[in-house]
Amino acid sequence: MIRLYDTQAREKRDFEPGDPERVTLYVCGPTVYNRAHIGNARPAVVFDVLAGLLRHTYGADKVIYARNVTDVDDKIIEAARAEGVDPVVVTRRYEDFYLADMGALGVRPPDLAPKATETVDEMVAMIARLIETGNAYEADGHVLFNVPSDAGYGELGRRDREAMIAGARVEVASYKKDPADFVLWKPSAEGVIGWDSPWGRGRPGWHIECSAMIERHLGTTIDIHGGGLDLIFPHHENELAQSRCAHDGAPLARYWVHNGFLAMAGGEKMSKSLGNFVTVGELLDEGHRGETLRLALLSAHYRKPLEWSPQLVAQSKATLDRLYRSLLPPVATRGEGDSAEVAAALADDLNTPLALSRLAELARLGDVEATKQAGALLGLLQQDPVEWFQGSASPASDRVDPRLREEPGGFLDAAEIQIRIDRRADAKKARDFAEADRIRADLASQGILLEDGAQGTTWRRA
RNA sequence: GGCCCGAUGGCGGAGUGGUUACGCAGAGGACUGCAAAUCCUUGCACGCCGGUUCGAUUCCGGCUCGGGCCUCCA
Repeated sequence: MIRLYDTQAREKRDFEPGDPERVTLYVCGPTVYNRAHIGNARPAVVFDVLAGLLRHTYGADKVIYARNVTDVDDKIIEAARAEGVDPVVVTRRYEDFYLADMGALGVRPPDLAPKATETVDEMVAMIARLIETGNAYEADGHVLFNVPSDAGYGELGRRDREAMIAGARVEVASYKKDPADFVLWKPSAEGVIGWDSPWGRGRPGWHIECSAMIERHLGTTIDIHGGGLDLIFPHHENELAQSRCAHDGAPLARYWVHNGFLAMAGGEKMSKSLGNFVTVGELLDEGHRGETLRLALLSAHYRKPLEWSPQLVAQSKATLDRLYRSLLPPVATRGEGDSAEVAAALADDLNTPLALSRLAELARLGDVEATKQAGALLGLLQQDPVEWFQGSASPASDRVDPRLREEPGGFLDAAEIQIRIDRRADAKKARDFAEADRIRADLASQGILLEDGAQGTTWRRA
């Protein structure tokens, strides 16, 4: 039995899908106008683990995981104008980057990756329905959702209307009937991306996109809706209201799951607007493996804040070294473990720190099979251990400028390393330890660490 | 101002009404030409003040500090 903390209920609940033969998960994906920072990667990794757990529990072919791509948005329009290119140039580029970055973190592509621009017909239809049912109105070229017509509005974010109005920090547009009303459709000026609609040429508001994509691809009521904490209000609150009103009161999701934030050193939230972020691409280019970053992201419980730091990355690398070493022959088997313990930890509201603790225990026991199985549940330990220790940097290394590798102190190839090891072995045999140590130190300075074992000397990259 | 969340050892981070996390780093030992790796051993903890209780890090209240949302944001 999987248990999940449901934001709406404010407590952990037993997870019961509407149909165990068709378990549906929807997560708000990226708005593709720039590179993803490591904070953006947290939900991608967290929900990748959740999707994996669902597949493990209900069967790989019983789960449908959709993560949308928001490819029409004012930020995109701005970015495209700044570059003097069509928006699609911007969105395609950053969607590719996003998939590559997430792929490097071991995030499997979702089953569905719907695009907003391919779902405009459904959005228009949904908006028309909302107007018909009296939940939305046209004003000044815009279509607005009429918040007072939805009695349940505010339930997800736990805030009442008075508070919302009192706390409003933005001037209310004059054409709104109610200050809380939000845009479903807005007009597009000449030369700005837009679609024809009953309300003139325009483009959808942000919130309606997800509602329409969910309706089209997953249905009226999905099992789990996920995203970052900051989306609870207003994005998810608004999605919920629109869909509920468009679907005769049917709830949008049975469970709402939200991940906590990544903070930069100092504790402040990592965000694009504050400018205090580090991108996944930058971290990979620094030589960190995607798997290291993934482990770092999973080291804290998904709902807790996580402070990103070089120490966290270093710790994660050291932990992975240790785990991978347990898979490297010769394996000293001390006992048998059971990867089900790890699955059980994940089933308890995705308790990845506990799962990691149990994974470490399996590695300590030297149960290679159980360790690998448990690692698979977390999306870790799936590469060849020799490759982990001797492989060349990250899976994204093909994006690193190849000239860097020609630099002194860059990458020695395995054959060259072996020549040095043989030379050192000769020196050792001649009891010329000074020479042997010199060779070892020289390799170390190039990031190659030697280990003398019973079967001879092995090497690994630092 | 309103609403919400968090506070655990040097660091990361679970969990629990009374014994244990676990990982990283550190210390000692074994092993090694010396290292590294590995193995063994090991120290260090539950923000503050009250309350409930035989007993609280764990439950309740207050406080302090930190963070988030209320505006685009994972």
